[in-house]
Amino acid sequence: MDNYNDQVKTLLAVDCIIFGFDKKHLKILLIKRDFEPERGRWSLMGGFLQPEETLDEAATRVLNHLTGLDNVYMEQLRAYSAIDRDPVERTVSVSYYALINITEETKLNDNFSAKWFDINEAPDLIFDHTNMISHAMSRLRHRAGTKPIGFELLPEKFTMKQLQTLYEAILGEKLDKRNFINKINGLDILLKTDEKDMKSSRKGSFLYMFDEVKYNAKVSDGFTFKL
Amino acid sequence: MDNYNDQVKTLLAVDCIIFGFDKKHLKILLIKRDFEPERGRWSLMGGFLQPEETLDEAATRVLNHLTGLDNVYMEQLRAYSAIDRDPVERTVSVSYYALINITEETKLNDNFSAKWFDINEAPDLIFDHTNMISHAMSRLRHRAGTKPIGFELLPEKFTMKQLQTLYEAILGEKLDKRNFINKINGLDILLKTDEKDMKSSRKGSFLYMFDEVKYNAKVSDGFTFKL
DNA sequence: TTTTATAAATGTATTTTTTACACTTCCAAA
DNA sequence: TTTGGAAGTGTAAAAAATACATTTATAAAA
Repeated sequence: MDNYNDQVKTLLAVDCIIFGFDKKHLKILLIKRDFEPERGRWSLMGGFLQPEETLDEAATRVLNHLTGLDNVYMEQLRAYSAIDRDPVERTVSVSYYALINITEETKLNDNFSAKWFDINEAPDLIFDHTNMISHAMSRLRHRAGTKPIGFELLPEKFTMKQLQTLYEAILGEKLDKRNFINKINGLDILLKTDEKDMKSSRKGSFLYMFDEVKYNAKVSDGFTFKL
Repeated sequence: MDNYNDQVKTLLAVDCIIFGFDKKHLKILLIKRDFEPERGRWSLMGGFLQPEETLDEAATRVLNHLTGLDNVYMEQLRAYSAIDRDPVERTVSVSYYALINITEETKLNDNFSAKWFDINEAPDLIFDHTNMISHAMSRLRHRAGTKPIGFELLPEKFTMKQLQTLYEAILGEKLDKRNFINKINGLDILLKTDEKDMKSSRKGSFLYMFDEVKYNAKVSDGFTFKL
């Protein structure tokens, strides 16, 4: 095969598709570039791979740099390698998606003029970033049906309605309330608290929590999440 | 963000998980390395990304170099970036899997001492290649249920039994003959020829072909393959 | 030519899963 | 005390998945 020394090295970057949910719509976090190339346009948050880190670590670092958050659910999507995808210099980029629970404490790094966009109202993006988002969306849609990742986008305690609204936003379709609740309850991985959210109605609606311990126990017992 | 010039570049490689089917078992094609590092051990076929090609093109080139084949079904899997995955020098590798129909004409490049292994009897492999294969297997299992890629592993004309055996090999479980045939026929994407394969039985079994034109027509009509 | 051995071919009843669908309850605010 | 509005709840029908056994065609053997 080929000698390592003769080989051309390539710039390697990561780009993050950062999903959030504002109790109503699925959002992505974009930055307005005040740096070259493509200054002034919107793009995904990204960064170059450093010598002493893995791609996962790079993605985690980049996400943390923008949001200040740690311990965020992230998953690698795929590598993009079109020759001219970056006009400055050849750069292969590996995309990651992240799921974050947007709260009042989520303080975005001011240096990036970041903004949350409704997934269906994202602006024109640089390079192949629009493409990356579509890939991320279809991965998210699939994962949401087979792994309990939806909870990553919700606060610790949430109502059934919120959960349903989230799934509707992810899947892009309306779901039947009774069927949805029946299915969720059938999974038997939620903990019903005795607290109620009184904001949404006079009656109030019970708050639930994802019971991760129970879920893991069930999984090692052969159970598979399927919505 | 960061200036391009200050960035460290990385060696980028592709590795190919090459699947084949010998009418009975699912196989992968491995090479015995007579070059460093890890001379003498088995590994996936791989190669470095060249400046003027995309990752897809690199994978296609590498596959062609070993098998002489063109127009092979390939799909990118994911990037592997553990710091020390390659002991010689930091190398990020992007894995691809390929599906090829093994025939008498498939002439492997002698320079690589390549050999087909039963998927369940693969030897110890270098680096993270064993990991790559598991990822490839689970992707293949999933894809085989949602896209008509199984046919890539079969000759143009095949019997129902061969098709079933293939799916059993991919899924790693026995399937019920009648249910399988009913399901396949229900899809209505096969063409039944009037030829029979007389090798397997005295009665002989009819040969079928995948009707790609019909499949595409059905897909653009809203149909989705689901086995 | 008849018999035999072997895989190919074929359909249905049962179970499970998914879907469609509407009324009652609770409570804050008027 | 009345009212408005979301929360909460169950079942019947349809669709999909599963389990399962006999007949058929042919080459080779008798």
